Amino acid sequence: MRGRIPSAMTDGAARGAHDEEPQAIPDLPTTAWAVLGMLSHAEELSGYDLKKWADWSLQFFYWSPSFSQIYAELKRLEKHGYATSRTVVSEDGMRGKRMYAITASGREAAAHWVNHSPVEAPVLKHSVMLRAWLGHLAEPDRMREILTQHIDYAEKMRRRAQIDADGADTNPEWAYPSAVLRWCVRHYEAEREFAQDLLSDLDKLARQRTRRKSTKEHKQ
Amino acid sequence: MRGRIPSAMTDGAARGAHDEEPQAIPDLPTTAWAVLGMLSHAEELSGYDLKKWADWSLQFFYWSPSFSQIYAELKRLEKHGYATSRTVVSEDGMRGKRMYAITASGREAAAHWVNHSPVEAPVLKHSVMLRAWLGHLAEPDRMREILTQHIDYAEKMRRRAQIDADGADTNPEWAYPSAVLRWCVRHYEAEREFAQDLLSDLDKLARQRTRRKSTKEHKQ
DNA sequence: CGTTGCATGTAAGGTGTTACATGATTAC
DNA sequence: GTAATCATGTAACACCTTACATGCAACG
Repeated sequence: MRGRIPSAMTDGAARGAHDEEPQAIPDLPTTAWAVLGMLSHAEELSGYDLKKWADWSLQFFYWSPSFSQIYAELKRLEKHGYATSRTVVSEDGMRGKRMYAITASGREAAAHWVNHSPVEAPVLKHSVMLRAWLGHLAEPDRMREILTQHIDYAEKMRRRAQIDADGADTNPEWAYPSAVLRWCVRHYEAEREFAQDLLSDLDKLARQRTRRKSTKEHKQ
Repeated sequence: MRGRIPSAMTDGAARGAHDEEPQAIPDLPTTAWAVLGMLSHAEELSGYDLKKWADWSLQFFYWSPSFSQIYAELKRLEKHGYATSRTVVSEDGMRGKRMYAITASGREAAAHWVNHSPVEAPVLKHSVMLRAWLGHLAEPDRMREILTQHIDYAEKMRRRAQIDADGADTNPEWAYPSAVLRWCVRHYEAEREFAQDLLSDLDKLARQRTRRKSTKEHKQ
């Protein structure tokens, strides 16, 4: 374990000292706030750590940025004085690793974003539903396969979220993340259920079409 | 079945003429296929029409591209021979308007995309949940307000989807879109419900914190 | 006679991805 | 010894948005 560098020490000087209103909080992309938010939940993290963590938490309700994006955002956050970094060198060799920590002004900015920035509408890009919407162009078997795979995906996500939710909810410090994780569990559960019902709707539809077709052939 | 129209007719010049496998279907961004998909559901539409329609259908499960994006995609689709356009001039004046229609090869390409392109994982960018995940930084009242507004949003979307679902489901031609719309109705219903439950979770949490704080004060 | 809707597009710029480059460490 | 994981970054490019420019038509 690591000896708790005073990150607050460095960033007091950054702003105008006795300024009452910090005001000029730039509107960074939501991704930047997401990364800063992850930092606000931890002591110190590397870019690599952040990516891994994003993959198993953020991922469920907000997408996980790529490595390069995370490194870029970290640079930007540091430029704004919202994060500090220090290079950690292992005792033997000279392999370096950059650990980031949120600063006091970063915490303030993140809080400001949460409390005062306009809330963007949730973005849903559901390519499975898009394909279902174009069902008239699809081969029924393929459509069924797509939906079946989506059901598996939703179930996998639900299970992962469930594991994380179970792991987190003992510690009261994680109350908010774990409440959100429970939301995620239910979300993916619903996702699975709705996809299952859509699947049987489409099966019914296919049967009707087959019946109608065979009736027609009969008439002929 | 399959009248197997030589879509080659229109785009034969582009390809190697007597190529058996249509093969070279370029992987356009999903937005392009979404636009082409809308065209596949209609006779003829202008860019403006497409935007309006995207706002009340695609919007529910896939985001609605901006006007400029739609116009750009239409140009691209036409370049690939997937859509044709004609200029419509009103009899009196010379105000022009460009109407687009899907071609046979466009229909084929769209079908190919639905049936054979790898299905991207659904993208969810839920800024409300992100804020809740950062609840430790938020003012409780503001957090409550954000969730309440989200509940209203979800309810508004549910209602809109419901209206469209009711309108569509008579015509058997719209079976797939209307099945997806029913999915949307349930999705937004669940979204509202989960947000309501999260709201009361957080309220409970806040009450616990207040209690603990006052206990502490009592001890002092 | 001004606002809203119809209608199309360009230009600039931000957001974010993939592919690539590099190299050490750990595990089998 | 070679594969996977840790670890960081650059460069090129695709995607998509906003702001702007333009102009007619209809409604009040």
